[in-house]
Amino acid sequence: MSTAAPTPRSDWTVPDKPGLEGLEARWDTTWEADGTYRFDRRATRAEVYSIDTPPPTVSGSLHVGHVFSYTHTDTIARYQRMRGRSVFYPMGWDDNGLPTERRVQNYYGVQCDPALPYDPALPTPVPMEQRPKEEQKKLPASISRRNFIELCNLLTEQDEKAFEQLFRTLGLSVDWSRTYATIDDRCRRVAQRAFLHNLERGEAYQAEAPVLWDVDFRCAVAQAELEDREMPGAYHRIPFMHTGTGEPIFIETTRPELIGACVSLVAHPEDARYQPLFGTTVRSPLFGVEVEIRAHELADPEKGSGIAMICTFGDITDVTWWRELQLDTRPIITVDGRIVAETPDWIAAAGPAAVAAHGELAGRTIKQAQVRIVELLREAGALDGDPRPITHPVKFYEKGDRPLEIITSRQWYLRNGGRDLALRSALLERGAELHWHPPHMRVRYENWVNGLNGDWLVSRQRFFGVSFPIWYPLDADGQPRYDSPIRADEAALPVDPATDTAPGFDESQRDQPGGFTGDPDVMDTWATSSLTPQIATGWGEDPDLFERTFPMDLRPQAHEIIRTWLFSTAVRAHLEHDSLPWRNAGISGWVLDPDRKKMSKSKGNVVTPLHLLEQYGADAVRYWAASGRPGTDTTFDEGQMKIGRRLAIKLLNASRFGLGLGAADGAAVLHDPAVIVEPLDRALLADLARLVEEATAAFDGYDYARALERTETFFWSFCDQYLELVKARAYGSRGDHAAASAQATLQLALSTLLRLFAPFLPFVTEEIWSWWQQGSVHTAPWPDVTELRDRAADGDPLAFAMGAEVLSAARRAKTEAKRSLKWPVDRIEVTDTAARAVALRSVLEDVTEAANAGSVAVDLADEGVVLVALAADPDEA
RNA sequence: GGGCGUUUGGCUCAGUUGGCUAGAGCAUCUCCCUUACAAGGAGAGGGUCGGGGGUUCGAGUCCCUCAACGCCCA
Repeated sequence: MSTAAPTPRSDWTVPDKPGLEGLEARWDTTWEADGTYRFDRRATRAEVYSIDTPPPTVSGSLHVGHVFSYTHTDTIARYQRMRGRSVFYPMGWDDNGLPTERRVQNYYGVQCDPALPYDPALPTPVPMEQRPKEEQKKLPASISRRNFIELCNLLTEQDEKAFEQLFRTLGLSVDWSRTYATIDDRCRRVAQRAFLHNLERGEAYQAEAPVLWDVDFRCAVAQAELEDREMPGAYHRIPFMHTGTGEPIFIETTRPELIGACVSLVAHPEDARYQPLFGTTVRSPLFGVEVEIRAHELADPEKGSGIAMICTFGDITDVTWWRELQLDTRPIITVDGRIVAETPDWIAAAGPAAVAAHGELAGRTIKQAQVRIVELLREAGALDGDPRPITHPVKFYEKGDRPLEIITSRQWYLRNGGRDLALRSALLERGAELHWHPPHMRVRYENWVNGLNGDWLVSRQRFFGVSFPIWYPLDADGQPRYDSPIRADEAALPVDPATDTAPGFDESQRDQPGGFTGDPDVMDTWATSSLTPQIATGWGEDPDLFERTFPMDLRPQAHEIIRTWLFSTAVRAHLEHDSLPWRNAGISGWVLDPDRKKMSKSKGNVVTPLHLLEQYGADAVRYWAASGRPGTDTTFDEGQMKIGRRLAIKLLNASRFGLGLGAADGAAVLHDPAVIVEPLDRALLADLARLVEEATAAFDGYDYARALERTETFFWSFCDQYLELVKARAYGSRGDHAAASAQATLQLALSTLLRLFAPFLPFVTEEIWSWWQQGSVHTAPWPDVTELRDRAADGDPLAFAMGAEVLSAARRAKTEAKRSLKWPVDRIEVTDTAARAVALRSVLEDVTEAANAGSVAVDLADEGVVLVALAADPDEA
């Protein structure tokens, strides 16, 4: 879609009373019909500008934050399109994952039970909000996994329609024919294919290992999904009896309920208090289990008594100790966050007292178990003093309600540099290779990569997600053989191992001894989202498209997901393509409420954009959004939208004036720019050329906000100063040639300004463009500095500035005298330095007319002074 | 505790490599129905540039330090 020079229409119509109402719907329809934003895939890679749009989560509603950041990207897209690039700008929807599951559960009052068979005849449930009250209280209906997924698909489809409509109203120049959804077949295929490649190359692996576990979701959680929360807790001082001396060794713990899981005590190797005890043993209170005292430098002598109990597992330090000291695994917490019901071997072996102690706790939740064990310890005299309350950071799943536990389970991992220094430094180099806007955002990436402490856990125990394309053979006892997974054939993707049969087996062998079983897990949503560049560009499906669009030019996104989305995408592209997924990362800030708090659903301070678009118009809302600088948090401010709306109206009116001049019958005429000879006109064009230069440089540096600000400032001065100075001449006060020069300048200036504003105010600029030009302003070429400089010729910006200054002085005099602006001026006397005087003299006639002055005299002096003598009576002049 | 960012008139923000008197819009006040625009226009008042110290002929801008706020990480 290369740009062609603007081509004026032969029938030129300027409306009498132009307005903003209804522009969004009208132009969206036209753009869609004309394919204005359709990607032209004939373009070569060098001619393409490809954008890896963030797929918004559709399980909610759009808020102003979306409007904000998507507008930033759209201004870049529109600029690049006008620069002649074929813009590849697809939209995606992120419908895969937990948020959708929750929304479907609540919306339809259902829950997924994977044990149930699929019911093809299951009617779509009546949404909860349409049900009678007493029905709403009923327990959720259990439905099969496949039925559940069908409901997820149904609801997300509705949500996606609403999102698309809003984005269209906002004027995003997306190619809507290329939309994807992260759960659709294409995305599932790409995610599964990439996974198989990772597996092939040894980058994906399975391990039975301790993982952070949410006991409510019964699901593993990755490092990127963690958050620390400050929680109350208490140190319990508890004696372990030394087997040699019989002396008590006191430990302090916040988790006494885990004493049964204790495998060792640990102190710092340099800690003189405990050095003599290393290698000796103690017995745990209540249980009497014998454990060894070990040394490790992670034990903090300053913390508590300086010696800690290691339980497998109480926290992530326990995991480190367990691994490095090669300790036994003694799990006592179940996947649903309770103390195991059966007595573990090592407790049974410690005798009847240990079994009895465990019996007191078995089956209790962690909280209940803690209360009970404190009672037991107290009764046994094994609690020294009262628990000492503290506040400490506790790890939570970011969407979870209870502290994470650590459970040993079989999971899939993907290498991400967390365990591998060579990969880590390669990924750091990728971060340095990427162009960040603004540049300081790179530091966040580096901090994250340097802080990784394990590979990426990619399996999730959920339903609505992309399955692993993996089955396991079952041995004669019906136990899965995890060491020999059966991989799906790439050509068969996407597969669902829960319903598709493993290659080489018959469906009747499912879950039978000697048969096969499907991997029950789904991938982390980020495992799909990290492939949006591959999904969008047709990796593995459309080699020609892939060739023309990958690596992509721009990844726009917010700063808080650099650690998740940006990083994981960089990992996948590095592993699969040995390249960056994109050249530039444009990082948007947040929208803050007037109290400078982040707008978020949980805070309840979210503003929905629809009414804003209706009230102020899309251009005005975009104006506010585009005023937010790259990477900078921006306050939600309806005042800015009012200003944006006023700017749009001003453009209509100024254009009506500038384009409506000409023939007496109202039909305007296009002038050859060669007729531009008046010094004021040339001065304006010289100024305009500078503006174009600045706006272009700003856009090339991804600083859309600066481009807008400069253009806006110029435009107001154009309206307030130039239009006023030139008005009389443009109407013909000094003859046809002088008028033609003015009219030609107005046309060229407006053509330029409309194009400079087009990325920000796509609707109003398109509307005005349509009055007098063929085709869309959005596929017109970006203004050309060289052409403007040619037309400006000897034009001196100082001449325009001097004219504006003297006109201003005349206005000031009239306003201070409380006269109207058309009040006549007898005489203006200006003194100034030589260069400024020369510049002013060149535009003297325009100034005299605009000020309605009898005469303007210019004399030389060291200092600039403007004296304005108003007429005593309006009829006098 | 570490890293990054922010702090400029009542409000929202510009201020690119240090350089005339620190800018704009909103809000406030005054005036003006003017043949592009009264959902407009013209003008005015208002700031010790977060505090302190330093470099320099000169600092909103560079350095040090402190504080508040935000984000990321431990």
